Amino acid sequence: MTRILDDLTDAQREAVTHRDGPMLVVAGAGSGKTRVVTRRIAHLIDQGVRPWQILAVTFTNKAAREMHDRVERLVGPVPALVTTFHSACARWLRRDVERLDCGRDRRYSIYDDDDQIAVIRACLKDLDLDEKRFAPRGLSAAISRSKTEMRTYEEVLADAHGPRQEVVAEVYQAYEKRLRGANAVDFDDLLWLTLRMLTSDPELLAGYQQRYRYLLVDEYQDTNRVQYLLMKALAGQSRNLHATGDPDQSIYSWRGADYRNIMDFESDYPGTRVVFLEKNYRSTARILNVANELISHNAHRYEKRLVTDAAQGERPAFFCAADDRTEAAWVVREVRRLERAGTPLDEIAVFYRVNALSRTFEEVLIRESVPYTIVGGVRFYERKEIKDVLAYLKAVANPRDNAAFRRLAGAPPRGVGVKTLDALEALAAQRGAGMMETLVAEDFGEAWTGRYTKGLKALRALCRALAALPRAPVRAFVEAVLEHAGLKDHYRDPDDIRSEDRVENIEGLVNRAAEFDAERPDADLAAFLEDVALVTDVDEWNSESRQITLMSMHAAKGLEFRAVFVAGLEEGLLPHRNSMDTDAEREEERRLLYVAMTRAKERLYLSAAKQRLQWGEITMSLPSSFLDELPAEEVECLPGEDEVFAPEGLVPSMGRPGGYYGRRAPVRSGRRRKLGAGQWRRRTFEDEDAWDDLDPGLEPEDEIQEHPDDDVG
DNA sequence: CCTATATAGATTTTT
DNA sequence: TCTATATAGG
Repeated sequence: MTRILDDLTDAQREAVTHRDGPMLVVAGAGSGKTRVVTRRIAHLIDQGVRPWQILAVTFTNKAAREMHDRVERLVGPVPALVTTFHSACARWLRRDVERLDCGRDRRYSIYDDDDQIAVIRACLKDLDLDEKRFAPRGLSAAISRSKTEMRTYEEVLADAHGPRQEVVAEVYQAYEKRLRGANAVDFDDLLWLTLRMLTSDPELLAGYQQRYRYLLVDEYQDTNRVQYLLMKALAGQSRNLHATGDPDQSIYSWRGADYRNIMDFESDYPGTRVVFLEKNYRSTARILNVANELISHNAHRYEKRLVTDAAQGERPAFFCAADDRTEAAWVVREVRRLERAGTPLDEIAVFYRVNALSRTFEEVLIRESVPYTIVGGVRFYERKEIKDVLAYLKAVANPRDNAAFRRLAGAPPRGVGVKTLDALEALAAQRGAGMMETLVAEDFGEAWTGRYTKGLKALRALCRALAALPRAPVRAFVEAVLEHAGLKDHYRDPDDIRSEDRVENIEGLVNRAAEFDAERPDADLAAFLEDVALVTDVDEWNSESRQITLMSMHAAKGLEFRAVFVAGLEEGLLPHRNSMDTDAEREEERRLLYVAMTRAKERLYLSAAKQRLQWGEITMSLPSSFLDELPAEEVECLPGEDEVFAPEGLVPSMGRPGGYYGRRAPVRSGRRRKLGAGQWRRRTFEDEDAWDDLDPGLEPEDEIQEHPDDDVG
């Protein structure tokens, strides 16, 4: 009780004790936002609100779990009341989706990225469209975009400009038809179908509104249109919506997030109380200074500047390496030094813009035997062997899931090929059923005299056996599947170099099933699959291990470390070449770097490499223009190993916006590769000379005259 | 129907 | 460089 309100600042206390009506907490990085949310939940419970009347929504399971644990530490065991948008929606759909006329029943499957791509390819084939001309990834992105904007394929078709968009609409329609037929939903559907389900059924909505009296949304700046409307619908008349967020940390617009949702909160919810948390309790003054300076270059933002009482600390350091290997070696050397000086390895992290950069670090870390964990990249559930096992689980849970069935049929190979499967699918379609259920029920009359029948019969026996198995506990079911299907033996193949890993991964899945059974004894197979589909690697990441952490800057949000390395500060990487054309894109890239920097508590290191190996090819790069935006005197430039890059090349220009290299690096003689659709602009150079004749019309002196106030030191 | 080899394409970021 | 798919041959 008093404990709940102890050691809070006035602003934090106001945010915590607020009771009814809309409230917006604009919370800067490291300002105690998580503390506010958890204390508020605890406070509400303390005030007599029933725990199940509270719904707190986050974006990752990890954040949800952490919040839940912290609440329990304050008030004792409470039912889970913190979840992600996607899990909450998945659960609600599982309960009530049949009230919405969308062709799905409660056994629905959740399709991940890979499944989506597979469906799109099948659609392209049906429509007789060339994959080369219409990249499945691009189409998938376009469809996803449409769904986050809540546009049906009819609407997309109606507003189509040109044949390309007509194709998008056409594929979108086919895609929907297939998902519907497979009783499947994608990530976007989870949200949108839920919204449609609630808004089309006033009685149902009233029930949800009644149940969830207090709503909290974390990272509100990352909500998209659907999530925004969902919360608005749930908040209803009571408008008990408590949102926390930071527009400066909005880094998901590419996924449909719209930070205007937070900017416009006050006008959306008249009478909103707004609290600003502008005091940072995480970073040293110098780190904060540099981060503040960077983000101040964004034109569109809530003006705020984080302050701190913390000590000055060390200056953030910048290291410019000759190449990526040198950069990695330097990072590892510094990691070692930090460790000797008393920073535990699990308090150190390396961030990068794209996951592909992890490889070089990994090599050096292995060589130097520094323990590490990589978060992201090839995810556990995306591994081939795991997908194989999951295909069995999915097909049993949802007999209409033909994609899962097709996968299972060939893993391990058992004499059933594409032709046979096509025949079976045709038969299933004719009966309006799924392949799994069709096969299980089939008695093989005269129509099946062909040579395909033998393999099919074996498969039928397997499917019948699996369908008859008890589906809980999940662990037992998974093991029975492995046994019946002979999957372990299949992966014990001595010809496969990765055979050991594969068997290990499968055992990992069994362990996970066991954990699931222990955590949720009353849940079933469908719930397990739901978990699996919605859990990402960041969620699994264990901060307690004595290892350094490598992850993308996106994955880093919400975390903190004593020492942080931000690698690859090069134009084209950060800002990324695909996100540097418009001011809005560049601003988001800047926020991304801001997020990365503000993860650091004590030490911040930035680095860049003049050249790096990419696709097995050496490419040259320019320093990130964001480096020019940092206060030069506040950044310690470590002696690089390359004369051109540092110190003369880069350092003198730091601190002057639009410094020597300009805000946009000129494209020169960059070797262009044909990459199909979508122009590939790469800022790369054939040789060293390109360095010297960069933008010769703009000399450092000119810049100084243009910015006489800037103290260049 | 399965396997081995060739080839093209990939790298933004993730629920 | 690595991976996933397309192709041909067994």
